Amino acid sequence: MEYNFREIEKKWQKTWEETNAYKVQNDFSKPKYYVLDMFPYPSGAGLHVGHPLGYISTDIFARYKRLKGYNVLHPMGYDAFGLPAEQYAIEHGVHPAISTEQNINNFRKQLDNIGFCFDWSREVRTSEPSYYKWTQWIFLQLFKSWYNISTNKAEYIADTLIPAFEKEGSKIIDGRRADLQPFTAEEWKSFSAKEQGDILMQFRLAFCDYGIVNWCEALGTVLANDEVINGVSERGGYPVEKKKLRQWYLRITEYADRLLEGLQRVDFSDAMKEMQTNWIGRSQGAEIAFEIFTPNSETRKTPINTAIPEYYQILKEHARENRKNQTVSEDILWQRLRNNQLGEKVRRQHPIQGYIADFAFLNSYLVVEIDGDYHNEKEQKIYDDARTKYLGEFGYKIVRFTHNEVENNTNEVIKTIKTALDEQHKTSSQPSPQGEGAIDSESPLSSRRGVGGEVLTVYTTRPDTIFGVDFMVIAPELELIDKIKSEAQTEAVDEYVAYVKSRSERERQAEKKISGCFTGAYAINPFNGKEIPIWTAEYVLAGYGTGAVMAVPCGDERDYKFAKQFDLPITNILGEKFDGENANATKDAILENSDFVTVKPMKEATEVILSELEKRGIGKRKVNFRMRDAAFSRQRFWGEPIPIKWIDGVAIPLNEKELPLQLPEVDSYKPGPEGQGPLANVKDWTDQHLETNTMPGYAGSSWYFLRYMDPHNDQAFCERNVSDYWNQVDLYLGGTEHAVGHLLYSRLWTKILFDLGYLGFDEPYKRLVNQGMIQGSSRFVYRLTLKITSIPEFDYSTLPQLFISRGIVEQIENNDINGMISSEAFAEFNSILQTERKKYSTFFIEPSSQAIAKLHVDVNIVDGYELDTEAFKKWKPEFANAEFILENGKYITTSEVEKMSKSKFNTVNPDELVNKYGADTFRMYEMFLGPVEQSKPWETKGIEGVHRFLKKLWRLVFDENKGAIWTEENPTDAELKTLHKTIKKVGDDIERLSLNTAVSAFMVAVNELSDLKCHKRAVIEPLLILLTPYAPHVAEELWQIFGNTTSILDAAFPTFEEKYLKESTKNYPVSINGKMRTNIEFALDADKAFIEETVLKNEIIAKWLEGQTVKKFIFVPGKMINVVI
RNA sequence: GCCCAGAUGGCGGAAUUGGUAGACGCGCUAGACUCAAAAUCUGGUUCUCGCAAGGGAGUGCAGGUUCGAUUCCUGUUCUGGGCACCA
Repeated sequence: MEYNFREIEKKWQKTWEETNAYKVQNDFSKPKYYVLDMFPYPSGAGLHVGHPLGYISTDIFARYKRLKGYNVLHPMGYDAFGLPAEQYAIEHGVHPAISTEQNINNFRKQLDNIGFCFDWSREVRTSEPSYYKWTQWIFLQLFKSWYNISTNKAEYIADTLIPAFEKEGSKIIDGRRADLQPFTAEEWKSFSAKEQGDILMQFRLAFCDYGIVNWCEALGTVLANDEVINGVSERGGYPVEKKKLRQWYLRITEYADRLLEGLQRVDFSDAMKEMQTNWIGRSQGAEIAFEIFTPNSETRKTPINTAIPEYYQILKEHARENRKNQTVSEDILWQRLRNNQLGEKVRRQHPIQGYIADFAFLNSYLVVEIDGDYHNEKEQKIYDDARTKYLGEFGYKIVRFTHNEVENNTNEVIKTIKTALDEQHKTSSQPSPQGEGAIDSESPLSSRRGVGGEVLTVYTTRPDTIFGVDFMVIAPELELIDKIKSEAQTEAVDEYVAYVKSRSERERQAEKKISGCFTGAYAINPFNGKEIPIWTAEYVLAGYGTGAVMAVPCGDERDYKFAKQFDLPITNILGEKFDGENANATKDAILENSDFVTVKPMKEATEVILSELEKRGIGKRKVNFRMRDAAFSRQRFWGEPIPIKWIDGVAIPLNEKELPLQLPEVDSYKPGPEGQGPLANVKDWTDQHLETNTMPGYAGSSWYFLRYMDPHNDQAFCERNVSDYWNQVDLYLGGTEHAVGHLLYSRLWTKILFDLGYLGFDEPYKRLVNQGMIQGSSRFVYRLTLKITSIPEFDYSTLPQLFISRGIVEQIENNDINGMISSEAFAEFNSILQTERKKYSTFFIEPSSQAIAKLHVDVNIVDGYELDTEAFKKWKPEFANAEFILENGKYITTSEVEKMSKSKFNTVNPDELVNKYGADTFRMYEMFLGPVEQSKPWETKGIEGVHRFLKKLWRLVFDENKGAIWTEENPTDAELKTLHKTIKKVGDDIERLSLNTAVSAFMVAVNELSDLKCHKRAVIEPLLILLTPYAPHVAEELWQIFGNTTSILDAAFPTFEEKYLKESTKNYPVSINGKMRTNIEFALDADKAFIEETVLKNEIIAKWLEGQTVKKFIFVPGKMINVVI
């Protein structure tokens, strides 16, 4: 009986389907194991051999765990929302749901071929309303939650935040949001719905804000960074610019610390943990405020520091409240004074010393006060006088008006102020004001202001190098630039900023050419008053830190290069550690040229500087994260609708009973107006004020692993007792491309659902393994483009295309000079032409390297490197009359390893291989290719070897001529040794997912049993169980032939017994100076002295020792012997 | 540019903890069976010098640690993945 894999596989696949062999029950009494593959996107291109690699690995692991007695959940489904379907819809008018469904059906058919043990009754699709109902539901939970830093977890806003506001105002969130003004409980209650909504929005875990996107007007869409190339769209080459759009975000930054902490509790590779850690990018450093001056400003000395430091906090809060409760007259005056209308910047509600001035012209030392009538009362008069006197001592002059004057005689009032200002300007000597703080901004840091009231706040992780700062670099998109640029530099700065606008973030960072532009402004080193030029350059991104860096060229490579490029001076604070040629990022130098920290070690200096900065109120310690909040909306159609209505500018969540909010029918998938998504075109949608953005691709995939546990539940996304049972995913397998996107987001969702009490665990994946990519091995042919100069009106289409074999092309190219074919090579080539194809001999061919084009050819019509020329002619119509110049009678192609992709014609379809060799062979071969984690190019050739192995296994049971040859005899020691060696090896290998070496182990076992002529059931049957995860069909077939009545899928994995492997001797390798010279056999319990004596007497060893003394004798029991001479 | 990974025969890869480099398979090659081919079986196959016995070199490259390094350390080159709207 022959190994008829087609029949066998068909039979068992049918049987297993009929018996529901892969159906998984939520049977809480059994130990569970959860094996998961990363969610596939059902692409239209279908499956190629790279896709199943991970699925086969997990399939083997799942089947193995089942044999080990676990209740194994191994589900599959589809991440079915996505851009390709939408793009296809735009181009072909086909509803994405329809094309997606077709793709899924195709996908499924291909998967079924390979014999996976997925429980298909648990399949999920993110684009099904029954699924995205729960995606929307979870979104609402995020929307309704905030992160409470005192309990360190997410809580419902209605449970803890609003009650706190109602009870004690904004106390609970003090300092959390820079731009939020404190309020009292009463104020909270008096706020309008919009005001309350705006405040709450700043705390929601799913929130709305404005973000900058790559906008392509011509395409009417937002583009990803990699879709932007040199400032134009990859598709179509249209211009791209930055655009500010309202977007939804997830407040992942609140979870930065917990996402880091969680990494310590999971079994991910170090590389993966490192990548996530770097992505989160926690750094400890300082924010430092530098005064700025621009030389063309009127004065360089600036009146600042106007408040008494101790009062600053109190004054600030009062000032804020005052500004919120502006009187009519104050507002009128503000409108007339603001924006330099009188030629000078004015501040309102500004603290000066211990007071709050209504309006203050700091440069002119003029304060304007507006009083009600009660100021005329005696008590108030005394108070006012005292204030006037007090401020006078600090050089301020006060002018007063009543509300009445301002309201009814505004012009007069303005005139008076102007006069007073002029007078102040005439006053020559002004005492220098002292104290801290302007109030416009949230932080005391921002209060150090230079001319024009500007300050440069930088974030640095190295405050210790502050005396080495030679220049500042700020991100080109900072609005600050416009305020500080000098007149002389304005044109250059504007030009540079415009250039950067067209560049994607990626391009900006990857750019090797250093570019930048001086703004004309300077920052002042707060410690030594050094003037530091402020530059702008594309390598500094606005999104990180404050968008500004202090450049220390002696200690930072990038800063050093920048300084060299623009010929900026470099201050050496590192002493000998800086060689003047290369920056040295050391943290262990003794500082030099560093004022009060000179001679201090850097680590010590960091502390000194930090406390000094804090003491002076110009800097503070700060923990910074590189990670930004996750953008959670897309201006697209094919995604989950966001269950939010906008009523009078307030986001109102839909009632949970209204879910799912289904996608509407649309006429066109084209984008809406003003950069909005297609949903903005749907009248019925906008009439209901529904959100027109949809969710991004990672929404559905952030929680899908939970849905598999309880896929048909319409009361909850997953019942708590079910998720308690299945718990974490025990093994999660997928590519590293998801390292920071999907994995962080799903970890975030899990943590939030855990905080809110819907889950009992806060890390979704216990063990994560990254699979490598299967790359394509592309094949190329060379086409010669002929140019006939002798016949002017030559019809080229009549000419057959001419293809040259690789060797001949190389021959030509070896004589290549500067990219041109040399005349010698050309003559040679012509002579080849003449001998090979006489009919071309009259043609003259232009000697240009352009004449030869390298074209992709379908790998499926190439055998190794040899092209099947007949198949090639049939491949595409334009090649029907192709002519070939061969070498040794063959057309040899050239090859390159690339990504496997249809456009490169290097995809190999698993269906064809399964059809030719069977699913069992295909599965084993994919594994045999190499370690799961490693990327490797696909090569079909080796599949024969694996197929031969299965046939050889089959022949242990059946002989071609004799039929069944298996026996019931008792196994010998040698046979048992082989069996148990294999049990151990295969079990260990599967556990550590070394699936390729397990295949080798099977081969070794079958080779050994063949050599031993072993046909014994007692040996082969356990071997079949071992093989079941890899080749379930053939294993089941032989299992049944041996007379078993139950399925091998539920057999018990054989137990390894040490006793069969016991050895009493070891054949030791003996080395001289680490070089292996011979082997000598010793008993395992032989003692060192005996071994040393024997070794030194050994003929071969003695020869090497001749005339030498033995310096050392190394004996590692059970391993090796080394003689050192 | 930044972060992560990888590099071993003609090819895919093995060597699990620093201890015989190249298991297993492909390919190639010689042979058996056959009229022949396929299939199957047996032997050989890192390179190099040598008739052989045997020697030398060798895990991207340059160094280092060690009795001993594919394995650890430093530097470097190349390839692949990611860099926030591809999934």
